[in-house]
Amino acid sequence: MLSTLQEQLKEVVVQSLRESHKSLKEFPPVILEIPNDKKHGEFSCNIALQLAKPLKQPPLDLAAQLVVSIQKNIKASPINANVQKIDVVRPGFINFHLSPQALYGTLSDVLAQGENYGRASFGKNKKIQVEFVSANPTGPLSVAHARQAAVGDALVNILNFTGFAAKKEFYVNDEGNQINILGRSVELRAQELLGEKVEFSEDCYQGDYIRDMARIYLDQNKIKKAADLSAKADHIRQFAVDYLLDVIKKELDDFGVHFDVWSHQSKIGTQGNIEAVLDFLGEKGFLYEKEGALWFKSTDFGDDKDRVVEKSDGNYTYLTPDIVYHQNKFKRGFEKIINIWGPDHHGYIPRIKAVVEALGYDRDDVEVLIVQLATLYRNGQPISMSTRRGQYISLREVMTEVGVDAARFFFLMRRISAHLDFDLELAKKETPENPVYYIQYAHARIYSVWDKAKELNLRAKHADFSLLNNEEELDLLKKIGQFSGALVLCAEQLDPYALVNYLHELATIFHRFYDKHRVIDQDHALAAERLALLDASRIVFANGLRLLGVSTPKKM
RNA sequence: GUCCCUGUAGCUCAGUUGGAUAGAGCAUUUGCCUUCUAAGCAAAGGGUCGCACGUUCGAUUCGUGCCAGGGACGCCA
Repeated sequence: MLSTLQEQLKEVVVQSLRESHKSLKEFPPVILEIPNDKKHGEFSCNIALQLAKPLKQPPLDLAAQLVVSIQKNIKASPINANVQKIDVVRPGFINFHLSPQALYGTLSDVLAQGENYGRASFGKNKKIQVEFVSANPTGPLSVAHARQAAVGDALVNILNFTGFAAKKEFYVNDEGNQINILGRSVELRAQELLGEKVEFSEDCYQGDYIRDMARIYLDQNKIKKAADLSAKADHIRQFAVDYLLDVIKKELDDFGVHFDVWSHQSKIGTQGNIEAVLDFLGEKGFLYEKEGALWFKSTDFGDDKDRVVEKSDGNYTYLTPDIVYHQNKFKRGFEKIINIWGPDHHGYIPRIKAVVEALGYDRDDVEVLIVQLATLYRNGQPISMSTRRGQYISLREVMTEVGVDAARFFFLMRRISAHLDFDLELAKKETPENPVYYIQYAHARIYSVWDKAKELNLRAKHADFSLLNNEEELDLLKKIGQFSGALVLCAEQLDPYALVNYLHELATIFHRFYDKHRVIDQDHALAAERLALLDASRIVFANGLRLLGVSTPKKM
């Protein structure tokens, strides 16, 4: 693998540095980066530029001295065959050019590892909980939830592939004000259906699905008269929550997002648990009473104002059960908590960090990722959304209109901190404007060649690839070798979008190779090696797209 | 007013955590299918990296201050 070779080369540089500059007790970190221009080789090191000032020597001279020592050390090491040449270039870069042998090694690795190719131990089995979507069960999922779902799902997939032990969790807010309003909305619609004149206030949920639920409720319970609805409020509310939760689960399921754990506020934020955690905070002196309410001194932990936990009317605020929930997360043994929220919750971050610290945990062990909104466009016109008025595009609509693959891909295309413009018409197009197809097409092309090869009884080799030596083949091999690095970058950034970019670049390099060279060649020895290259490409496309939750069609 | 996100080609965006001549796609112009999928490839044009200072060998990247767009700031959830 290229990343291990990168590590080994780095060790050699460090060792050479120690030998050639014994006087130097400390030196800046040695970094081997991948240059953006391939004429600068596979890896580039800037250490000479960094040392120029402390050593008061021109960087070019320093680099030249260092290279002598590096070359000597490489000759004596097992990686000698993998390094073709080492250059010293203008300001003072040391560039490493790998030999084709180094790249053939990755090809054998990919073929041997198959669907496990790209796995890394980077995460060291750290237990991570990723909570995302967590929409109130008060209506179908919106497009905002859809992006969070796509991001959370892909992120956890990547984290697990790079060596973390990550779990997907959905927190169901099945209690509180919004849920009461939901119950009331359904109840009013039910009365209406039974011929009553009702005042349906602005606060109530306006969507048609409320009326549908009311109808189903009446049917299920065989209620014919408005009078029979009296004293049914709790029953109706529970029905509505259960019903909508099923809708949400089905939507997510169809979207390919499957949660490991569904937590319910009604089970975790019980009266007993809330009292216990408030007692705990009270004993620590983090609570006080003012104006008939109970306040949490979150300003002690960096928040800009204190927060009410128990209102003067005796009810708890939204924060209070959330305190219990976050304690619960840590009690379950997670070493890191990741919450994926919408931008409307960003003001909530200092509060929850304060909570975590007050509970005695490390505030840095909770990380909040704010996924910016996706603005939907149709023919260039933005579509505005409001849950309350029931005017919004749902996840369901996006899914049925553009398909799961395009939807998931589009939601992941931009880094999560950036606003996303999502044009439904563009995502629907089966043209080169649409980047999903560009990548899937590469995958499908491979299968097409594969079928042809089978007819001719040609098979891929598994070792010894000395015939792969033109520019396009070596570029493709190089890119394949960078797969694991791209995944680790995603894990570090806690954002899957770098994988999307990687796959797009891989597709570009693949298409270029495909266009210029024929795989099924008169020369069967060459064909066997190129088939191996194709198989390795297929594996990387498949592994990458699988992590993103995008399908890998064999025919298009 | 405080805080968060964003500002790179006509449009949508990359830029691998400070590197070398700032890159793709779309749109425009022009080539490439009797041979494995043209949903593809190749080429051309297109730039004050919002503005100004600062940090240093080097800044699109880091810091400060402005400018512009979007969003958040409840005893709502």
